[in-house]
Amino acid sequence: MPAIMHQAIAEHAGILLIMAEQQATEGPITPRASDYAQWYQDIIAAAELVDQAPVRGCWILRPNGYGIWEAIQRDLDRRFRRLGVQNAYFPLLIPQSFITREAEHVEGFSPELAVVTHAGGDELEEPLVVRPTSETVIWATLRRWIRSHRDLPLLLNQWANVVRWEKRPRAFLRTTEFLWQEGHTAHATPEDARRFALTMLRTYEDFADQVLCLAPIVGEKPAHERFPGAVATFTLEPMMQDGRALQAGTSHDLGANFARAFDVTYQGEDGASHPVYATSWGVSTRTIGGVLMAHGDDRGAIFPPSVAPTQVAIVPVPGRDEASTRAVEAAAAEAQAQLTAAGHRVAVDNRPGLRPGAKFFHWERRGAPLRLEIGPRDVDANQAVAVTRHDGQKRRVPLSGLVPAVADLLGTVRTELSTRARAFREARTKAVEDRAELEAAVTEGYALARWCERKSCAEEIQAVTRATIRCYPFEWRDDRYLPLPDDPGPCAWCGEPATRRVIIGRAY
RNA sequence: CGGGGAGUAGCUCAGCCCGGUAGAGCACCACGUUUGGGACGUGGGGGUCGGAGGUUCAAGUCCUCUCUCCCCGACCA
Repeated sequence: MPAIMHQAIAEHAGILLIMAEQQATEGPITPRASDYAQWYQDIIAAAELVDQAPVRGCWILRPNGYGIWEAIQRDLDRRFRRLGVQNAYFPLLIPQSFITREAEHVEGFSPELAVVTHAGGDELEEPLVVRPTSETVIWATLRRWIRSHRDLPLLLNQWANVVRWEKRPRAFLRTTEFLWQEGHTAHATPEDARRFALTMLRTYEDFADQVLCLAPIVGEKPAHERFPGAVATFTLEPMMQDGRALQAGTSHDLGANFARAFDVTYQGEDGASHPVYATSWGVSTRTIGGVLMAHGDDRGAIFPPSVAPTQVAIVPVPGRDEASTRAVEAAAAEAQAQLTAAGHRVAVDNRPGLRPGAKFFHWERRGAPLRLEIGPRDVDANQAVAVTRHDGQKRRVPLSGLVPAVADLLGTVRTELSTRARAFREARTKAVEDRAELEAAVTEGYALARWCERKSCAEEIQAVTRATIRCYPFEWRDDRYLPLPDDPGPCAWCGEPATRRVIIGRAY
């Protein structure tokens, strides 16, 4: 719960309001500019997305928060199926010995493992780990499922929870337990695996851009930032409103590393035995944190229409007499019925004892992208006042043509959020040539800098600037990802020869 | 794991220095008047003061120990 100790003075509608200290869910929101971390916590509380759990690092997802995840699931799941991916489910508990099979994998994950040593009243002969990811148990299984080239490609996904013991948890962004999907595929050739990993990256990029409106930078991680056990890791790096990066999804080309560790081979058309090539890819509840940090403002959360728990909030404005009030209520109910039938998530705010203004603020805090006000004057004119959350613009929409008008407005909101995020990121991404420019750039956003590709240099950059190499950025052209053209010159940090530019930024 | 804070009503806090019947604002419940950008009146409910031990006639307050949470850094989807 946020510690709101100040009295916020907010200018609103031309008058100064002094807002008293209040309950977290109803209280003032710390301005983004004065304390970004506190602002983040405040808007989560205001939108009632999570509640505190009894275990540190864990959060309860309240209906609003979980609703966003459900919307993400629906959208991604459709995309996966379109690519021929099938859902399956593998167990939560994994024998500890599995984790140790792939050398880098162990090294990468052992510090974060939760281990079960006792069960059924006895000490276990072999401890079980709570999955931090499922490569090991899946590849132990695929050994039985893959015999012939005809079994490939094998495209699996699972919706699951995983546990990684985190030193410093933050709601959505870094939680001990989190929800995600993890895709795992098996291919006959390294080229097939690479191609699929990139197809998935493109799928994620489209989702992040069109659905979450995050306008991410897309690219490949440098070697030292790869997933433990991968030969290549591809990433989405949207920029948050404080200029920091959030890794919002990854797709890995695992080469034959896991197949080798779990001894998985297939018999080819040539009759010989061949290694199997793998990918894995995931998007987690962390992206919800990204949506909050990318779009929210000082009034609270702003959700892109397709993932908003409530897309349209209808606020009836009572009339002076009972008859007009009843007419307003009827019009609100009718509007809700029509919009719900059209597939929208709609709430009518019928709470008694609250004035319309209080309800306007309420739904703004909760991030509803569109508000419809219906009062006696609107009923007379057969219209509603539509207010878009992200820019506060008011429009009149006809009650007779409400469904197409709302669909149109929600589409406009989506486009504008996406455009706004892209413009923000582009304005705060600077090509830099030397240390001074790099240091300045990462305090505002991303630096596009030549880098010598040495880990030690990256570590020095991080030690001094707190920024990390986010990725080698890609461009989507002619239906495929292309790295930036080589651009030889001195490394922006150490001056040694470099051939490529990377995105450098501070990250969550 | 290092460095800082903080634990008293659902929330934000006061009370502690100087021990003496548990407080405020907001929230919540009821009724009434209101209602186009955060309404008001009247009445009401709500607490083993994070936990354990100690000092004392008496502990929210003093002493000792302990637990938890938050913020800042190193590890991470």
